[in-house]
Formats: sequence, structure tokens, C-alpha cells
Amino acid sequence: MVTSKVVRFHKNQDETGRYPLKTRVTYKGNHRYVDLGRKVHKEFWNQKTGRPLDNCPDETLFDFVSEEAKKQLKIRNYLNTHPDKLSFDQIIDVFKNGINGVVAKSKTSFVQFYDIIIKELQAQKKSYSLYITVQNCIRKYGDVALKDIDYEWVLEFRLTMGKHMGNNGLHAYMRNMRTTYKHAQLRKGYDLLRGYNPFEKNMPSKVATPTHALSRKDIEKLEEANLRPYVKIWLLMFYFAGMDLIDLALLKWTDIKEGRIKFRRAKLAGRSGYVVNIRIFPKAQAIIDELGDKTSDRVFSVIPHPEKQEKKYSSFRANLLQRYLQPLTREKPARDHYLHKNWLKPFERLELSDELYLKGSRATFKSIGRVELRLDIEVIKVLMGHQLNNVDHTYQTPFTDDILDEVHAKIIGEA
DNA sequence: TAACTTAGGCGAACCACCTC
DNA sequence: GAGGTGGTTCGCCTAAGTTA
Repeated sequence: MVTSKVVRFHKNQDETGRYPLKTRVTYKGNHRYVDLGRKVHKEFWNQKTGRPLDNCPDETLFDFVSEEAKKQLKIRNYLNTHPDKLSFDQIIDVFKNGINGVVAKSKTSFVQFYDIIIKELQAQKKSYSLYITVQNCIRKYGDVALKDIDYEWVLEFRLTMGKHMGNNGLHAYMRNMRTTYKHAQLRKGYDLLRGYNPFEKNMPSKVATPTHALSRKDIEKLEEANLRPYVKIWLLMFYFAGMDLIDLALLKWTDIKEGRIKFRRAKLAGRSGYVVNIRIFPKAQAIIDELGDKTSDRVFSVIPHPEKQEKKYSSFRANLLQRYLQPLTREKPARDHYLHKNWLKPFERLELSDELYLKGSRATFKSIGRVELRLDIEVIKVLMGHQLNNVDHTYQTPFTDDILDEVHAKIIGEA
């Protein structure tokens, strides 16, 4: 059962003291709000009846609200007798665009098709967060019937969104849209032209962004500094040949055998069976001894589980970067909101050649090995878990442990 | 009330595989 | 080999809520 009511929103008061009017849609005990584009002072509004009080000076508001109430009654009747089970998103769409919009779009819209794809991805336990993001973006930009997506629509989207978004972000979004469109094209019933690609020659170019690699000198400074425990996680990622944080978080004691770690990168889960094989040098062992948790099956249980505690994990990651790593090199936080005691109190600030980023440990490992020390790039790639697929490597026996360890030791400065 | 945590949208990069 | 395509993680930023 869908219910709705016009309400004065309780926050977002503007500079004149007025609050926005919104439609509160309730479905299965959940509320969502749809902005009505009008505002009202607290003292001129009756929240119980959902109407302006008689003393309200804005006379147009009376008509507006009663028209809105009539419209909503129609929409509720329509929704509550609709033969198909609609998602909350679709219901909100009806409140935003009206019944006619939905009826006319009896052919599936882009946003509706995203719903279908997202459900399928969820069922397959694949990641779908980007799909949600892009779906929201299309919803804001303006939904379109699948069959109306053509070169011109894509071009318009690209030019309009290009004013608000960065180049690479737009590129990622549009690739996702292209993928989704092609999924629809493969299915029956959507009436889409096979082989037609409205995205062809219609994509923004990608622009390379700088990496954040540190030098050997920087690493030495970090090693000599009196770092708080969490900061050592960054160093450990470097000692482990630029291991990703997610792999560190998932590392189990059973992955460690005879002083070596053998693991599959989470990033390549389900695709590459490639096993990364690295030695644990004394510098890394010291950090394991300090932060490792013998009572847990995961070595670094201090890091929330990336899958079982997804939200906590991303919070941990954000805090690690913004509260522990960045204060080491930055004078001030990007935003006051991130004020941490270390921004305010005297703290050992390190003069490094670049700021510390999580991905930076990976870039640093590669950069020191390849540029500073000019070591064998193929060995470095293997240490970092990059699969080699060139012909040379296919016909070559895998690198032995001692070849890997020699390069690894030089890069991390282990005697 | 300062310090800290949580949540989510947006943005960027990387990797494997494929095709020409 | 270069570039396209699809899949994935991680960083940055904003806006809140919670705790000592």
C-alpha cells in the first residue's frame, strides 16, 4: 500500500527561514521524499493537515497544495491497483513524472532496465555499486526510453554532463551505460536495433592522472619516524611488494608458510588463478608481530572484513588515509570537517616528495624498482601480481623464489 | 563541544581479455 | 602492438550521526 502526504521538510532551512515542501511517500514502512519546488515558513504551515494555515501570505500556495493533493490521490489509486509489483524506485518515479509519463513509457526506460540488471547482478553476487551510481545519474539527468537512445541522445548526455564531471569520471559512467545498453540489445522484447551502437565514436577520451610514488629516501624517513601503528600498515603494504589494502585485510595465517605468503589478489577474484608468491622479510615480520592477531584467522583483524563488514572496511580505509596518512605530509586537511588532533597539535610532519596515498605504496614499489634501481621489470611485475602473458614468458620457466627475493629485497632496502 | 565514526555519491585508476 | 571492452577496487568529498 502506497501512501503520500505533502509535508514541510524538517531541515534545509533557507536564508529567509523557509523550509522546502516535499511529498512524503510511504511504502512498506519506508519513507522517501520528493521535492515539490516550493517553500514555506514554519508558522504558516499545518503539518497535520498537510496544508498552509489561513494566515499564510503566499496565496498561490493554497491552490498549489490542493492541486498537488488531487494529483497524488490519482497516483495512489493508480499505484495501489497496478497489476505489476513496482519497486520503490519506480513508485518514486511515478510521483516525480506523473502517471502519464509512466504509461507512455510502457516500453522500458533506461532507468527501469538498470533495475533489472542490478537485480541480476545482486543475484549473481557480483558488484553493482557503479550501476546504482550511474542509474542515479541518468535519473537526475532525465530518463529515456531504451528505444529512444541514439547517437544524439548520447552526445547530449556527454556534452551536458561534461560540464559537471571530470573527464575520466564521465568516461567510466558512459562505459557503464554502453555495457548496460548492449545487455538490453541482446534481449528479446526491447525492440532495439542489433549491431547499432550509439556510443561509437561518441565517447570522451581518457586522460592520465598522476601517480603518487615516493622515493627510497622517503621510505627511509618513514622507517626512521616514530609512526603510530596504523601508519605502519602503509609501510607493510610496501614491504609486501605493493600489496593492496584489501589483500592485506583478507590475509589469513594459513596463507603464510615457511616465511612466504602465497595468495590470489582479490581484485582478480574469479578470473585469474595467478598466485602471488612473496617472502616475508624481517621488516615486514616486525609489523606482523606488532599488529597481527593470533586469536583471529585473519592476520590483521584490526582491519574490518572487506566483504562481511563492507561499510566498516571503507570507513577504516577512509580514516587510514585522511586521519593517519595525510597528516604526516599535509599542513592542513582539505576540509575543516576532517580536523583530527594531529592536524592541530604539534606532530612530526615529514618532508616527503609526495603525499601518502594508499595506492601509493604500489606505485612506490614499482617506481623504486624500475626507475631508481633499474631492476628487472618482469620480476617486479610478478612480485606485484601482474600476470605476464607475453610470448617470452609463456616459454620460460617461472621465476624461482631466489630470483624474486633478490629483487624484492633490493627494493624494500632489506639487507 | 571537540573528536571521532558512518554512509553514500562521485571520480579515477588498473587489469584481463579481445580484436584488428 | 595499440586500442577497445568489460570488470573491479580505491580515492575524494559531503553530510550527517555518535562519543568522550
